[in-house]
Amino acid sequence: MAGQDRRVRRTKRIIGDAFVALILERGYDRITVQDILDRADVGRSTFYAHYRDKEALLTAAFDDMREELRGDLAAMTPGAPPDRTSPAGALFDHAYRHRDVYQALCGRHGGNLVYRHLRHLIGDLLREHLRPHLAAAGSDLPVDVVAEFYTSAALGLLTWWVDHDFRPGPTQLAHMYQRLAAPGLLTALGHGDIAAVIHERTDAPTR
Amino acid sequence: MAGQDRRVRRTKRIIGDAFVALILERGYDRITVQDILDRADVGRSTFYAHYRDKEALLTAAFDDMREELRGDLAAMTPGAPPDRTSPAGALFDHAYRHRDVYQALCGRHGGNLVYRHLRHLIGDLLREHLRPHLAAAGSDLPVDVVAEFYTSAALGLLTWWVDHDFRPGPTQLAHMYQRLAAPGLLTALGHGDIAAVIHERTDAPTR
DNA sequence: TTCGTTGTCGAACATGTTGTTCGAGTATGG
DNA sequence: CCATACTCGAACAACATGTTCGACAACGAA
Repeated sequence: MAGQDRRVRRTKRIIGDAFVALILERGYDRITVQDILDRADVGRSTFYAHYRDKEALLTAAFDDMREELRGDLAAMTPGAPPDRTSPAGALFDHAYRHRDVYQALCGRHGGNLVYRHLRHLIGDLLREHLRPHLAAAGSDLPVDVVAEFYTSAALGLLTWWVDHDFRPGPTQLAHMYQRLAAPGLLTALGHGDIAAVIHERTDAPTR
Repeated sequence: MAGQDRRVRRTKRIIGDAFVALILERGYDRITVQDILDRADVGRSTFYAHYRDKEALLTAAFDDMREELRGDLAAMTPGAPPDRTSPAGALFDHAYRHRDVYQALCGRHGGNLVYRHLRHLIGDLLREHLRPHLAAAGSDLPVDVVAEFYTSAALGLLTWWVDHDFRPGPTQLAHMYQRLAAPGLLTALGHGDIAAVIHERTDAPTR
């Protein structure tokens, strides 16, 4: 199923590589299908035998990884401890594992399609993750707003990080996110013991 | 300077209106210059007499407002009280004042160019706004990270808000942003009196 | 190895978009 | 009223897109 004809694998790999390389050079918007064909040295009809258009290629390039990410995120939900804020940590790890593709797709040069995909993915998960806690706390903050806030913050940090060559490391980045996000979130949830959570994480290395 | 020939004003207005309307209908990416021409009922050469291409039109559509926003933001910096987190309030007010254009340019259907413009604008301002405070507090958090976090959060809330027809109102939204942002920010700045700031704002209406 | 299947190639094609040019006409503002 | 400056519309070359087709080569199963 995954590995069909060897030629197909080869072609898709070549096209995908050329695609990522071209995005890093010129940005997604400034690439034509023709450019990809030239770079990959692949026949025109061959491309359209595999992808409907440029956008489909973009989606395909991200699809496998997205599934993997979805898995990572789903696996961490059940426990749902309110002190561990974030699918953000999982997101950062995932990005770090696929640095090259993230750099092309989520960085300065990528289109906004991938960004929207991620936003949906993280946003939906975080919303459902937060809903019971907010309800229990009797908060008057709409869960949509809270989810949107932390999703955007995480994705913003992600793109900043991608554009800065993934330094500091994923663990440090997750720590920083945690430190900035936790106080507000715990406040919204009506917890009083903010200081504890903050100091629990403040001792971690940051650079 | 601003108001030249009456015909020019008329043409630009018609083109701009058609542009905004079409974005709301189909989204920025799915519009061609030809579509704009047809909708506006304007000659092809006339369009290119005023705009280099579609992207230039997008920029132009946002330019005046952006200057206004820049002014609003610059006007609020000097005081720089660390308890008032945000250029975010000014941003929300500005968006509310120009609802129609924001809906086309910053909403679901807009391109990501406007988003980047805003991100730069807010991000730069917030970074310089925060730098001295973070330095004074001796924080180990990079100012870039902190600025990115709150800029993205604000813009995320903005786009969510735009796509939800600007409800709740700008003041309520600013309150919510404040409540989510202030605790983490004050913690990062080493302030201990978080509870005070939170309760100062919690009594405000949210719906 | 053989052989049917399947992917690739390359050229050609219709279609649509882009940005430019030009001459003729018309509204504008001084 | 008149010179200026804008608009129009058509035509144009350049390029991108997505499809089609026949010829050929690589694949993998027997």
